[in-house]
Amino acid sequence: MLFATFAVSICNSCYAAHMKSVPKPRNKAAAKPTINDIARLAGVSKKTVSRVINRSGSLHDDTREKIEAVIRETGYVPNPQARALALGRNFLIGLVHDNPNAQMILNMQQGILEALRDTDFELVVRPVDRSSPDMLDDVRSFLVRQRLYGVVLLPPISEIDALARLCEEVNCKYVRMGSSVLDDPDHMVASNDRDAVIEATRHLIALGHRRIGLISGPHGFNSAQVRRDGFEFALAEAGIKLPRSLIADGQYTFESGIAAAESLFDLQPRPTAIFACNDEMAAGVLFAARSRGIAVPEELSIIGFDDTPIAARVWPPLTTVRWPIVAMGRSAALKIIGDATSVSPEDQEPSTFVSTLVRRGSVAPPMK
Amino acid sequence: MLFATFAVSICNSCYAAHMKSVPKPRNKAAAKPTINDIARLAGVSKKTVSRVINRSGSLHDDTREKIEAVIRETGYVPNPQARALALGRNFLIGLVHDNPNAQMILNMQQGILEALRDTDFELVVRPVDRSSPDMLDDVRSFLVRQRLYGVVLLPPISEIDALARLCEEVNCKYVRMGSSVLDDPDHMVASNDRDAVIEATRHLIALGHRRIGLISGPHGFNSAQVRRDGFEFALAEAGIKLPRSLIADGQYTFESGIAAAESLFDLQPRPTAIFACNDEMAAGVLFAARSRGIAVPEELSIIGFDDTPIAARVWPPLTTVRWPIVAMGRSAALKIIGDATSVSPEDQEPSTFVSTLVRRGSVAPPMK
DNA sequence: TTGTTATGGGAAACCGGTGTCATTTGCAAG
DNA sequence: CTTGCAAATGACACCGGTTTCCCATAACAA
Repeated sequence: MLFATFAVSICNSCYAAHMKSVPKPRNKAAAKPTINDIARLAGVSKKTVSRVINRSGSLHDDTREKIEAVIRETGYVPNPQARALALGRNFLIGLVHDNPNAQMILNMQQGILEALRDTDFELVVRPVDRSSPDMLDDVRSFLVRQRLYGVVLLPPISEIDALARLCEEVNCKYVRMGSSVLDDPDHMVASNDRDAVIEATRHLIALGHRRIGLISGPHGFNSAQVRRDGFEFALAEAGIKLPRSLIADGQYTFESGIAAAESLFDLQPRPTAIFACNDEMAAGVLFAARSRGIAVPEELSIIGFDDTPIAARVWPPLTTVRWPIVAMGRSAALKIIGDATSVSPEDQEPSTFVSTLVRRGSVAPPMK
Repeated sequence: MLFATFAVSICNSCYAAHMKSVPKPRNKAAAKPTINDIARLAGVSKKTVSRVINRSGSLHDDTREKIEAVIRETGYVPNPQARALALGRNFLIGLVHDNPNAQMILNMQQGILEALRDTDFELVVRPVDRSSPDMLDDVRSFLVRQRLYGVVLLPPISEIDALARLCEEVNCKYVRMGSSVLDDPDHMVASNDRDAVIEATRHLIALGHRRIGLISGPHGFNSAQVRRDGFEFALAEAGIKLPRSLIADGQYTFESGIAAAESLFDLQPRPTAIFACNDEMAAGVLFAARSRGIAVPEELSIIGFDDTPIAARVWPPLTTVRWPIVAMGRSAALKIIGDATSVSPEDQEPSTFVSTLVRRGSVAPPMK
């Protein structure tokens, strides 16, 4: 019975892992040089080698050069596990995400990995279940166990303040990605979604659209709120009143986009344009329009958000808002490892990125 | 000068990382119990505690229970870094991939993570550049440095034998994902692409199609070869001869799908159906057809491969072949950690998975 | 010349586990 | 009541780094 609960923290996998582990012979050829080898070869103590590696303390140039030479010749590389143990902190960056857009996760990974390239850091991915009551504990044990150097929190869970507090608590650096700017640039990388939505909405209005439907994101998502605000602002600004019926709830999924579109299509008169809060839903709108025989963009204009690959692959390609996710991921990673790298310390990574409207074929003036 | 070359192996990030590292106070509250604490509290030696944790050696029931009780009370969790150091092997699984389909990578991650859930293993992702001459060295240093427990190799790089040899050499478990079955079930997880392609092609033939175009994958990709073989086999089987002009080269990208489709559209007479070796290209075909005003499926049937999300989101939704990627990822991970977990040892993970034809709206009988 | 600092560098403990091997204990057979 | 053998446990070195502390030497000031 113990192990029922036990299994979570000290998993079964480890028992046998050890039992059938590698044979004694440390490795025939592989035998990598250790710091002791370097010390012996250079005729110094390992502490001195350590000083060279860490650029700490002060050493004589001759000594340093000699040690560096030996290191170069032997191809010595310090053992990350040993350093992690001694330092009490691993050189791992975690990517914690809930269930957002697949493409977004991947772009984010790409950005982070670009920043981590040629450093000693590695990226560890960790999906979690925001609906689970154990979510916080999951993340905590993840951070604490692995002694992560830092984590990047993706939306929507990045909006959970308790997570940020958790990171502080366990002394783990963190960066939250999001669409609203918290007043905490050290721990936040955001895009100006609101402005972008306003621009997109103005674009529709300028073309002559007046009955514009909105498919919102799920309640509780900051990004959903921000995008909706921008939309409503742009309409109010143009003096267009927005009946409640023109706002349909979406869940950021393709299917919810279809459902929301159906409900908007049933209105009399039908909206001439629909702004969907992400591309998945916009694709759903397009899909629903096709199946009803509604011509896009002639009878219906559609704008999405995110500029995921799908936006450019459907017909007509979707006008959408591009979110510079890769760059944001890179920036997030640099914020975390920034003080650990030699990159210009004063050259602060930007915290806010500009989303831009990408005009494609899904938007046209309304028929009259 | 030294550090110009040096930076790659011993990165700058570490120097400062240490210099500005955590203050001495090990952590105020966080102070996690160590194995020594447990040993002291339980009144035994740490070796005995280790035995409990690893289920190794033989212990008295009383002793075990007592130690387990202490562990439970204190919430003790062994330090993975220390274990990694002592064991000479980390509890990390690497995912090495080149530049395949984004959705595929993510599905694979999902499958692997499902298998890793509730184990001590973590997933580390590592994109590489197959075109770089340093690719092998990159991977080697990745494996060796992190002392990875195992790696999953995704196609297309999974087809590189040198990579497999490298893994053997550095004593790292590995599993290759692919579409052809190597005679090495311990290190291979594959799907029966050929059969699936044959089924798909027969489907088209059965509907009456005779002029069927093929958009192949890039040369050198095993999966591309296998799929093409299946296609040609099915045609030959039906006694349909395949002029070279009906085969267009693709690169597994949306854009290459468009280009290939254009070349097929220029043929006289035009093919009545096109089989694209992946969904990205199939989406490209659909896109190209739309822009030419060719009706799908009335004037042109399209079949894709992979069943990525895009297949279901375009209009008409694409008939395609579903590849059970998530299940394959899970299986791959279990192959790696299998002997380290307590899961039924004899219950071998399957090495071959069945791809199935998913019928959607992009296929219809040819017009006559 | 001597006293005083800097400065380079080493010895040893430590991080938190694991392996080896020796020792103690428990229990049955002689 | 030994002897014998296996099970149960502990002592200790070790994994490969880092840190603390301390010493030796050289440079500088008096």
